[in-house]
Amino acid sequence: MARPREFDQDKALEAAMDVFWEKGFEAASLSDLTARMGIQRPSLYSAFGDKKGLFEAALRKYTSSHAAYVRGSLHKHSSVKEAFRTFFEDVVSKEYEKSPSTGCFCINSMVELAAHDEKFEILTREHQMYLSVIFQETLERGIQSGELDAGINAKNLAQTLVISLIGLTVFLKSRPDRVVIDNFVKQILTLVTIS
Amino acid sequence: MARPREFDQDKALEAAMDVFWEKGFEAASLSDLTARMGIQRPSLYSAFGDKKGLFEAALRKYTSSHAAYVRGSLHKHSSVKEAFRTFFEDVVSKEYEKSPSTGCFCINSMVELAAHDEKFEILTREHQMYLSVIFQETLERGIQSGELDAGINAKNLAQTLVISLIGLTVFLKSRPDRVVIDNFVKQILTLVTIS
DNA sequence: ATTATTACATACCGATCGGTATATTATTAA
DNA sequence: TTAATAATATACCGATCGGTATGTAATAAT
Repeated sequence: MARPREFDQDKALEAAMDVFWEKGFEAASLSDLTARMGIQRPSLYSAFGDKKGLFEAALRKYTSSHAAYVRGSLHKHSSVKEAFRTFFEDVVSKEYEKSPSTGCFCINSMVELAAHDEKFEILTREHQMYLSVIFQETLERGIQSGELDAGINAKNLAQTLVISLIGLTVFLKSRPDRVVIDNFVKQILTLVTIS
Repeated sequence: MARPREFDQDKALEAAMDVFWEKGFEAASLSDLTARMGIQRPSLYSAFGDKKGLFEAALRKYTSSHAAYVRGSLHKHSSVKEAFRTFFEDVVSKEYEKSPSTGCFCINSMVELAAHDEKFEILTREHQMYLSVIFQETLERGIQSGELDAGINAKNLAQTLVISLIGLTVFLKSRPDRVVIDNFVKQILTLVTIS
């Protein structure tokens, strides 16, 4: 009934996600965004509302794909201990490879926006709680299989692992000595083994 | 030999610190800053260089006073376990009292700037490593007094505590259920007791 | 073929951005 | 009292900010 959209809305959103991920909300300008998205301003505004709306859409895209990545990663090994070990080690090695390190878009947003905007306070919190559920399910799989001690509190330990992951991800932004990071990962994995 | 400065440079810097702490580097405008500092732009530029220079001075002021606060807090109890317990619990309760929660200025800066500016990568990393030294000294005090097991690795544990503190501080920005946080603190303190 | 509808590109909006030129005022040294 | 120095206040700079009005091009229903 009308002229069809010429750009791929999902591709454009992914490009916007990359820009916000790299620069943050404030530092990403409309010019940055439209350049990377390959569209003009009016197209952006008609498709996504305004800058905050585009940011929210980008963050939602990130959280859902990130959750899928985490879930997939933890299912790649039948051993739960092995699954957590490779997951944390991958987080670390990926961050040292990239330059500049981007970290986690959701954590970045939590720091920049959660304290001043309730919408993002909720959105970022719920993603962390969702990751916690994924961790918990993985731990329970290990308990069921007999790999992990039946006495561990999967829910509590999952929450601890999530907060540890946050600390790890943030600290990596300052490019600390790898020995410090490897030591931390080792201590965290100890919790999975002996708790 | 010339007209004396009419404003207190340190008070002005503290006001700038508050603004950057609340808003971050990008979102803090020169108008915000001069208004809270109670000075005019030319005074700001002659005293602190430019916006980044003022930010750096503010961050340095923060890290030194924050390090002093942490050291003082950990020395308030002769029991090292008690010292860490009240320290972490204070971090948590202070953050739930404030609205909006400000978190840690150094961590905020690490997330916003460390990946794009080597100066802040180094500055924020060194502050965390300095906190780690304070933690380590406190742990060693506990070992010396016999309160802590002599077998613990004070340096490694201190680094773990610092990264855990980062995760805790960041996650608090999303105002998670207090139960989740209290559980995390309890697990972290367990490391001090049994490692 | 005409009309309604919607996406497109250009060009523009007022506001605000970080930063500074200019002139005045206050101080100290001579 | 005068000259030198530096801090102040005002007013301004070009650039860029987020956001939009306008006219044109493309599609689908009639």
